[in-house]
Amino acid sequence: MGVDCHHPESAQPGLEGLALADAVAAAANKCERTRERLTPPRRRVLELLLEADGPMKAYDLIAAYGQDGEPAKPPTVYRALDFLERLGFAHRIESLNSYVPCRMEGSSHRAAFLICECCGTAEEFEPDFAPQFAAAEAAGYAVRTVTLEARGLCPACKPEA
Amino acid sequence: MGVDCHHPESAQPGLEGLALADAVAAAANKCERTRERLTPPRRRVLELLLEADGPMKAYDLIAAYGQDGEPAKPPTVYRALDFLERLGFAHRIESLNSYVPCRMEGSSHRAAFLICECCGTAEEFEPDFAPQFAAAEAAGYAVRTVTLEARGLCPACKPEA
DNA sequence: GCCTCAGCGTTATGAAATAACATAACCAGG
DNA sequence: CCTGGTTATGTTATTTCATAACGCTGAGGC
Repeated sequence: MGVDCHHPESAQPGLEGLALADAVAAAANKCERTRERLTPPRRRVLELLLEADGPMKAYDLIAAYGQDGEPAKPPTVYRALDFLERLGFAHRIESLNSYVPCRMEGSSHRAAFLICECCGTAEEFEPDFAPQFAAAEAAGYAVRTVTLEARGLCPACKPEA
Repeated sequence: MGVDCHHPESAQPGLEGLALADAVAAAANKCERTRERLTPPRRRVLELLLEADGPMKAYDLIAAYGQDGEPAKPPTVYRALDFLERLGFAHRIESLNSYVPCRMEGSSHRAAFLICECCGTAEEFEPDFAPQFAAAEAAGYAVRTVTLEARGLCPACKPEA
């Protein structure tokens, strides 16, 4: 990432095997309940996000899309990402042009991340936007969504542990 | 913007005349005090940001750069933007790929915006990140910068005023 | 003076995202 | 059923956003 770093790549292991299957199944169930369709490209992109060790760029997804090494066409992946974001299965991290699977239980239109500038991990956390909301309402704004991205060093990368 | 809107473009008038000159002079003074150089391209990009009625895209700046209609070369503008961001004279709005001049007094490494999805204005406000900071520190993170972007409708664009 | 280095101009390229349009699958109502 | 509306996909091309790389210049320390 921005800062050179001697630490091992990413402290955020991707899912595999059963855990991966479970996560995908959970998403599929949620889709059925809401009459949404987890189609093959959408499922595939979700898998890739869940398997990854950290935020993925859209073109990483494009390159990794085909099991045989065949890349996807960009719109395929971007449309899947739109869907996954809309359903709350994934988030875009604006300051990285990257995407992560949602790690929170209750999906909402809120997203907040702690981004390590050393190892590149992006940890999702449950934000408390009360003060910001209050400020916005005081100014007469009707807030729809809020995104927050904090950048710094994660515990593993902090100089003095 | 995203939502179609009948309202007039942007409620955020740019600076002109004396106000513009004052704002640029203030930046120049601040630079002198810190031994930084407000060179012609940097000054020009700052002017353009201050004159604008709302967030500007990098390529808008590039197109508007020359007084005679001559566009700038991309690196010229991107380098100036890097400088202005570093000094706290401008902010990048990630979710819009756009830039605004800093409207706050005390420059800091924090930035928070209320972005109207109707008219496209982006109002900077003073964020209170106390709860987020607490959450981050609790998780062992050393936070360096925080950006927050809230999207919704500004007072002028809200349905029932 | 002369060296160093931040800043600039320039060319070229890389990376991220979307426009546009044709085709195919889903599914509700007759 | 089958037919018409809606949703999703495939494909080609293009647009938008951002940076790499390299050489030149000018300001300020020694």
